[in-house]
Amino acid sequence: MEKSKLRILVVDDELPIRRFLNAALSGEYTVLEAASGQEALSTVVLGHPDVIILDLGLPDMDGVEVTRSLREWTQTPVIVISIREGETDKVAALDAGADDYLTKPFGIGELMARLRVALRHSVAIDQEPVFQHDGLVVDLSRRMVTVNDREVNLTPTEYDILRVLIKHAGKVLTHQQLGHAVWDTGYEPDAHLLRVNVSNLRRKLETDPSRPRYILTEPGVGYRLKIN
Amino acid sequence: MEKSKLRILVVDDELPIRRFLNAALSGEYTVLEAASGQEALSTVVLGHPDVIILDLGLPDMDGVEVTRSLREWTQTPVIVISIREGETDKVAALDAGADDYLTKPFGIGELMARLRVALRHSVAIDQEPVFQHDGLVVDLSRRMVTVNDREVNLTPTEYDILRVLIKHAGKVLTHQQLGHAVWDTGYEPDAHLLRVNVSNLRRKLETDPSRPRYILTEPGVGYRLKIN
DNA sequence: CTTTTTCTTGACGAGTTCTTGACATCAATT
DNA sequence: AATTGATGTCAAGAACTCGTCAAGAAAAAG
Repeated sequence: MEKSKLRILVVDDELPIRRFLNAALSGEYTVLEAASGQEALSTVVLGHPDVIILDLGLPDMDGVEVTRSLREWTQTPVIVISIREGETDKVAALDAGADDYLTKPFGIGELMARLRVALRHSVAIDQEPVFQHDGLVVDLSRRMVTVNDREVNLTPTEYDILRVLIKHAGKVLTHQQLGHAVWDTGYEPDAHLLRVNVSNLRRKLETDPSRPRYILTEPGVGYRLKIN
Repeated sequence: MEKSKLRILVVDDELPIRRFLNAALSGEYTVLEAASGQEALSTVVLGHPDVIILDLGLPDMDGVEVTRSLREWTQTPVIVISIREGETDKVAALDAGADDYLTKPFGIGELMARLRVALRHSVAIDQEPVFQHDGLVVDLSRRMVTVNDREVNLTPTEYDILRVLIKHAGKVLTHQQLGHAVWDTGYEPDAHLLRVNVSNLRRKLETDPSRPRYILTEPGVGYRLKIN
């Protein structure tokens, strides 16, 4: 499975600077952009970036204000960039909740390095994703599956199927969608092969495989993971 | 009850600078000092500081080296201070595991602010320097491994594998992840090579290598260190 | 330079997992 | 009740993964 790119939000009112940063970063990251404080705040909500690069000099509100209002609800790392090199400005931004402060002009290499530092932190703080429902517990970060506190051993394919179902828990997944997500070949996935694997999976998870509690069949369509 | 002060280790070979920093910080923090890289490493073990201020120019070893060797077992924040203002130096230090980089001369206000940022982070992340589970004891700060009180001799590669497993104890590490962490080449790591090394490691650690208690195999995926 | 240790590579057997095809089951419709 | 189409189960061989051994290469120690 391929890991999706990390997301960076660049907040600056000057188009050339956004262009420049976008070009420098877009190879390794997904880059979002905002030109004002208000736009920044809403983009954080909608785009859930992993790190924010924030210029202090914005047209509508001060960067320190933006930082403070972000910190009211999110810990997403903020790297401030600014032309102001006074110590007072730095201290104010850092104490408002910024994680780093770079004075313009800065080297792109240094910015990238500090970006990596910020991302290192945010990954460490990141909470672990655990799916839980009715006695079925799937710890995705540990790749561990338990049913009523008994650990269950799944083969790679079985786990893949379960993982995809959890990712879209509650929604119906067609045989095609599931097949593609699990086998990833360019060809049309085999529905029968999927059925065999789901059967094996149910035998391991369900108390009574003929009356599934977790993996439900949607006749003529596909499968669905029950969540309520 | 009185809240005890947070502890800061200042590593610099110049006495005047240590004096200066000590004076500036001792009001709010407990200040530890070290004048060389070796002294720094042992002071971290004995004094368990909450944050480390590290000068790059040390008499016995390079500050980047100190950082790297700290990161093998602890996540304690490191703030590097240095007269070197080249971008290469900054990137090297930050990528080695430093959390911040300040060029001398710097304002004491800025240092204090960045210190607060580092401490804000360190509240979340804290790893014990000694891993212990079921008779297996690994002292990461001393590179010492014992099984049921018998000391075990590991080769560098074996120790690296164990260290990475401990760092993510309980979680499944794919062959890729483990390979990259241990061999660090740009190329795709060889899964077989890893298997041989794990086999050797198990022969040294496990009482019955065919029924491992510590290093568990996750078929088709990788390995994980058992923690409960 | 020689000896010792460690790392890497290839071969093989044992065990697991995947895939396939045959057959059973079920629900809806005729 | 029989038919049909979709789904579920079973079993067996193919394909793959894992652990181990052994031998040579490389690196470290003496």
